[in-house]
Amino acid sequence: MIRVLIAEDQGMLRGALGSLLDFEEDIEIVGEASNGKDALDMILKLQPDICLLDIEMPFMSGLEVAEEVKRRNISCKIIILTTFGRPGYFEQAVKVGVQGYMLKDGSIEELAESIRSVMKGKREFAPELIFGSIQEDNPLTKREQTVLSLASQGKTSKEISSELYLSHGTIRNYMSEIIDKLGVKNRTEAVTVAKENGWI
Amino acid sequence: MIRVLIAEDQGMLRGALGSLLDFEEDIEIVGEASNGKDALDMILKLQPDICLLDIEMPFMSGLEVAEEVKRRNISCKIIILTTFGRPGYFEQAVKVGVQGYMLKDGSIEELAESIRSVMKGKREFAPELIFGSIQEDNPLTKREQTVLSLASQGKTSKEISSELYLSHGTIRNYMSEIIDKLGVKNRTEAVTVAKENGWI
DNA sequence: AAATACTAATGACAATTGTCATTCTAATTA
DNA sequence: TAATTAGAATGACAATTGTCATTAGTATTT
Repeated sequence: MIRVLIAEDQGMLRGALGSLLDFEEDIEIVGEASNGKDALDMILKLQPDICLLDIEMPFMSGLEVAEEVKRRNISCKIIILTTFGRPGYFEQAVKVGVQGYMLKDGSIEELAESIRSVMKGKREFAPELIFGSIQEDNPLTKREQTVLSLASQGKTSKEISSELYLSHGTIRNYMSEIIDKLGVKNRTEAVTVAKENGWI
Repeated sequence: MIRVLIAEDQGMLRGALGSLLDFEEDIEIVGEASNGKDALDMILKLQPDICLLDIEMPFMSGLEVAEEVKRRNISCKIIILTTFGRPGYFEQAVKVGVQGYMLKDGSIEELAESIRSVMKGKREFAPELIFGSIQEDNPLTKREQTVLSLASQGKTSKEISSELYLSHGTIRNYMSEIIDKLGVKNRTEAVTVAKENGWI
């Protein structure tokens, strides 16, 4: 029997996932969490074999939970279950060392198969992510990402410059370059586009 | 037997919803669509009693499908099924004349109950929407939301003004008011904050 | 009937933003 | 080795942005 914990903030999917996975005769749902903090608590208390983690959840993201589980050297295996193959998320998840990364586009049967596979010690990643069809890579350099990310918080070029110990003009050059690279009109649209693509 | 069509673009939820609703002995799933266009085609072809419609779908939104169904005077009843906190949608759905508006936060049992209730001729709206009133905590007026939403697409004040047939100065006044209301520094941060809160 | 909120407008001002040309260094790649 | 890329800077220019004071019509509340 594979003991599974589900962490997903959308009630309907959480419930449905719970019911349907529980129908599988080799899988047992030991708990359901609706946010990251509860998920971490329940992992510690219930010691499940596998935890399914959504990324965007209140209080603590799935990636933060995964990081904490790995940091504390807990044996629970982690499968990230998320809507989008945001390249940033996927990269981070791999870096943290999760055992699986699946998309909510697949079927529950596929998910059950992945759970069994991970239980056997394998790693399971959604093929869409590996063969990079979604993975449009980030056209922005590290520096540009930093600058745009600060701009998204409403910081002016001058404020960004003093925060990064760079000149005012440099920041404006970077911003101009960012706008050009993303093919947008101004910093506001740049933030929108970069966020949609998971580039910042 | 209540004949139900499901239109939902997220594969996992669509499949789960299909399986679990089909378990109910008085409900029959006659079809599943993954986008708005397919949903409309299937409504015409299969003539279900009730159609569950997600809002954010490719090609045609659930609200557009609902509008078309009502416009053509098709007898199929519509239940909108969507994620919490997206402003404007609820109002628009009521205006179109849908029979139900439920949140993906609830359970499948609740959804099944709503389907039965709608089948009997009642209208079912998620209580969170009626009481909790999502629009209430949105500090922005209709006009301000429109302006900020256009700004988030990178439009300049001048472009927004000509799109809304207002003067350039008026848009800048609105933007100034928006920035003040949200307690932010500029339009870029205003977009970030408003999006995080689901206000635009 | 009076007060309030929303919509809309004008003009003026200072600050911020975006663009361009041009230069320089360090690191990487062909 | 030569070429390219990332990072950093300067100065100048025009356009855009944000603020403020002030006015006004229309609805809705009190």
